[in-house]
Amino acid sequence: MHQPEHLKNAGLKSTLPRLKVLELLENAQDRHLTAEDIYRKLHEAGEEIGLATVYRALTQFEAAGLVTRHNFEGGQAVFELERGPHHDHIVCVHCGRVDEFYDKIIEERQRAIAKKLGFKLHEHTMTLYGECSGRDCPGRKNKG
Amino acid sequence: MHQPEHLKNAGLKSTLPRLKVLELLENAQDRHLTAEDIYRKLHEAGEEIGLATVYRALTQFEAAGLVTRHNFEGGQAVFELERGPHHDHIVCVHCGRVDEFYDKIIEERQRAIAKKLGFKLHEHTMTLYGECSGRDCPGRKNKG
DNA sequence: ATTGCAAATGAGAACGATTATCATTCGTAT
DNA sequence: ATACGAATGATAATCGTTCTCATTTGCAAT
Repeated sequence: MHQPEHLKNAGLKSTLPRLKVLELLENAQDRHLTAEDIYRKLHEAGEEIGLATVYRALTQFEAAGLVTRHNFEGGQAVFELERGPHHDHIVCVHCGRVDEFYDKIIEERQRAIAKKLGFKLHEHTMTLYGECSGRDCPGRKNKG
Repeated sequence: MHQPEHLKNAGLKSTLPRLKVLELLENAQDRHLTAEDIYRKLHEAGEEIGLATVYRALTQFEAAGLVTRHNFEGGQAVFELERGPHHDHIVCVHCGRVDEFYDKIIEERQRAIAKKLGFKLHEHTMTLYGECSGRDCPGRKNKG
């Protein structure tokens, strides 16, 4: 149980709702969750927590660098626990499955482009959209 | 004046509001406009048009491939007339200025990554965020 | 352990962007 | 010129998210 220190180190008071959200992010199979996903899962687990509190916690975690917010297509932001090095995403347009990748060459090119255009690069978003080949993806042509 | 054919070719009925929106997209200095930008500019020009109609027109233009919708940070989607080859964007976090770029190497890498991960690539979004060096950018350190 | 106070919480109102509803008007094929 | 279905505009509704404010909590100092 080392989560309270995570929050303390991030300059956040260690409260029960925040610990619950953090714990869920750490243990959920799906690494990419909306605020409502988190709210729903916690309620299913019998935890009392308000939706506004979930949003507040996520916003603070983001500011503290514990969590990253992604604005994929489709309205709702998804949140992901920051576990290690930067990566980008590829999303299936049929089933919503999210894979992650990192490409050193692209990162280098991005830095070079920003420099050439006179920008001091802060960050970037890159998301690829396509059809995945998952066996249970509804977009899969049933050809075996 | 060739806009009516543009609409016809896209399978859309040629109506006055749609022509106004299309004309504005073609002639505005800023290539990246929100729906409200368009609504406001048309009203300033004395045109009667409803905000809902602007949204409808833009959504149809997008479906027809005439326009691209970008979900940059900050809530409002921005729309851009499709004028030619694909490109990506770099946005100033201070003044909101948008520059465009295209990088063949990145595009190749994206295709290779999607293939390796078993995705049939449809499209992608890539947006860099940073500080621009514009003389009138409020983020500019006044060092000269 | 108890107290006190600022910070955090929860319920619901408020908000901004976008979409849906529906009576009226327009575009166009006849 | 006519008629019909599609498009429009005003406004209500919706959705995701943030704000408000009365109550509760974490925690530092006793």
